[in-house]
Amino acid sequence: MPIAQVIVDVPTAQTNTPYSYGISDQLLDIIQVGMRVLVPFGRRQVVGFVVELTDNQTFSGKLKNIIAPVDLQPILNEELLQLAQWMAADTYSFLISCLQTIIPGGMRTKAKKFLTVADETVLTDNNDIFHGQSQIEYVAKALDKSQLKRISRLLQQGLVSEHYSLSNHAHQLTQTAIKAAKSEVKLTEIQDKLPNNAKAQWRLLELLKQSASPILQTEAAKQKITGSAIKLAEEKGWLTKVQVTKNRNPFTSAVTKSEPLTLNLEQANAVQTINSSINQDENQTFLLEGVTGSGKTEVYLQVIANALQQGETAMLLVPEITLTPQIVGRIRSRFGEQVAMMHSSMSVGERFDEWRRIESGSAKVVVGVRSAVFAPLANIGVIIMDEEHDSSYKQEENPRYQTRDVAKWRGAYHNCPVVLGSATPSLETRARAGKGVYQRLVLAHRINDQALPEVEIVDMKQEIAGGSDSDLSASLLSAIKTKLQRHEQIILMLNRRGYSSFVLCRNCGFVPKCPNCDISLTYHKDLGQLQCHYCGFTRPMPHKCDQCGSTKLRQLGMGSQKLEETVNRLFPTARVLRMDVDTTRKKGAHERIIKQFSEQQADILVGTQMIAKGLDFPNVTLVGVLNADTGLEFPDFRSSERTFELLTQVAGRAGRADKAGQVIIQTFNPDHYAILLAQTQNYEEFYRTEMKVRHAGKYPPYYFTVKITISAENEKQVIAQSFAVLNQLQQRLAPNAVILGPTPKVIKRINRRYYYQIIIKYRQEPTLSTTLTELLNQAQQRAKSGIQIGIDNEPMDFM
DNA sequence: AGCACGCCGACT
DNA sequence: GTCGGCGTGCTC
Repeated sequence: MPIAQVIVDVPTAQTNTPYSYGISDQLLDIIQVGMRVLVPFGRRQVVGFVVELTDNQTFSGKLKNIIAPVDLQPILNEELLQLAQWMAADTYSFLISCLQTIIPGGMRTKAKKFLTVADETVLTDNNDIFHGQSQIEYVAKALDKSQLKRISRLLQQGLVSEHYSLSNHAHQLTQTAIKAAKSEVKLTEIQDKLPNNAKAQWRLLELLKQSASPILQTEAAKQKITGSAIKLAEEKGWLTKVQVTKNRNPFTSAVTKSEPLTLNLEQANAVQTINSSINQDENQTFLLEGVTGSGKTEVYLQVIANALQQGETAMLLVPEITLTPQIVGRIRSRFGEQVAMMHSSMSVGERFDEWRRIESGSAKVVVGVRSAVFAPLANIGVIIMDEEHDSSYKQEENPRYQTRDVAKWRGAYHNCPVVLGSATPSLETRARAGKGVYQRLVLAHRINDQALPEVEIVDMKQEIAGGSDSDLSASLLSAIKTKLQRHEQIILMLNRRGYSSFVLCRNCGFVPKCPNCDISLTYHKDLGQLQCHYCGFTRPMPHKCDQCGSTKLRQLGMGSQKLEETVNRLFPTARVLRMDVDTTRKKGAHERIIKQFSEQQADILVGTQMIAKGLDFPNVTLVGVLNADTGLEFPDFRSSERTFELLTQVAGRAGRADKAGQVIIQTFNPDHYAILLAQTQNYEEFYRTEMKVRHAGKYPPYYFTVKITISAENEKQVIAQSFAVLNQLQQRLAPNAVILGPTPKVIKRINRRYYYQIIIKYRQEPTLSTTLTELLNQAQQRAKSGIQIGIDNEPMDFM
């Protein structure tokens, strides 16, 4: 008698292990490993994942039976189940959180509890609970104590009953279609007997005779056959309605087929090396290091083509904001319908359909962002990560996985190469390539040997000393003017990481702050509001200072909105487009702005980081960076790396075609190595310099790091608990491990909670993982007194 | 995470 | 005495 081992959807330490369930005779040949099932759990019903079917009983108590399957087919295969296990250990997360992360967002489902009223009188007496409805979803959090008490009494009295049902999740898109219910001969007979005025009926019967397969109702409508005619025919038994499944098509535009381009020597060498690794099923990791414009994408495409030729599949991962129609169009024009796309701006339904196309094997190439690394591809021939250094590859919530590590795990599972591509590789990756752990492939030349753009650094300290109080330096202003005259395009970028416009009282120096968080409010002119970017708190822009009542409130800092205004004022005839979080919030807005700009409907594109990456506008000949160094001031060991990356990338946006490019970088730190080396696009020199800094500071890649975050509403409690954690670590870890903190986070208070952190730096620490797992298990006890503990293995920042 | 059980104080 | 507060422990 088989027993199902089930991981239930209850993310706690005590339930982080399989629970055994019996399988009734009816379900015996249905339940499979990798399926989700609905199971009784205590008094409740919950969803769980079947991770094993076994004949030997390990649980000594009496088994309960699985209630019903949630999936008809396994949603996770053996590989992805194993991946979840590894990920749980690697990220110090519960297995259930990893399983839920691996399945596509739209398919996640929970067992929800519903209350059904048996006696109508209950409704009038408890209108605050049932709101006149005979069935409601039971959400304990939304009910107060007296309501809960009343419900439990009603349940006891049998006036109300409870039942569980699954929350809605994405399903196949179905459309209503009609199908003839009678033979063609029969239909002709009916047609002959029709009265002369029944034109629609006649057309409908004609249509049914023509087509053996179901006809979509929308198609019928095109033939002027209305729903009422169909309804009548259905009643008379001439036709039946059927539901047909339809795949949504996330690709908006048709594409023309493209052919492989001719490669230069370096590209050809890279393709050949990777291909031979694919053909020999070698699990080798490559670093494809290529300056902007060196043709990395063509290398990817040809390598993918080779994998397909070998009868294998391929995965191309790209950062969030790079997944533009531009790159997708290029892939699709080469591989057509075989490409499946996974992107967060797609609807739940679209993503579900793409997932199904991958799972069924009809899509062989997956292009997507972070979460696409979990795509259910079988027989993978190559995994490519473009812009491997990009920070969007690290998930900043539980489970805090690094896509690169997942990609490498899958590469090992499938015995296939993993290609990490970048113009500015992360130091971790570059260092491994240096040690020979990864194989380094270099594309040092730009295609057609285009010159790199000329980069000018403007010292803003001197500008200000020279009497200017503008955000735009004299040299940037004159460059803009020249380019506008020549009808060439301009990109102005604001490095706005943690930097935006806020309000200051010029009389007393008061700055409006968020009541829930330890941070200044940001001014949004279009809404006339002050907003907190951490908790979403908003308040109207005050007319008077809260503290002294003065009306001398001044907007400080540089937001992209303000920059757009300034540019409009200085260049009234220029057409300006703005791209930032505010203007791209709506679905498709991002693509629309890019399209407008590439069709030259605007002269100047103003925006934040998001304009730095992956975009290719041939007519752009000037790129201005307004404040190159705001990132440098962060108390974070990666701030130089981030600044260098960003500047190198924006600089690469200028002058890609026949026109020479010009880049102007404004900064208050003109001597900083990150800025000077970005000027010459000298990654290798930056790498050597930064490695010395990392070595001296005992930072990655010389040391491994873990960040532990402790938070609670009461600050004293947080401090006490932080020291308790510190104590525990000091007792368990080797003395040569470096433990920093506890220190308050840079933004100490967010959403009424205080945050403290401890950083562990180590080179070898065999007891670390058990110590941290222990900490995770204790987190349960601490949570009871409102203390939350989070563990981030290899964090992206120390902030 | 829920949800029940169980052990104390203050009330019809 | 009982109702209802919350601390404790379990869920196959």
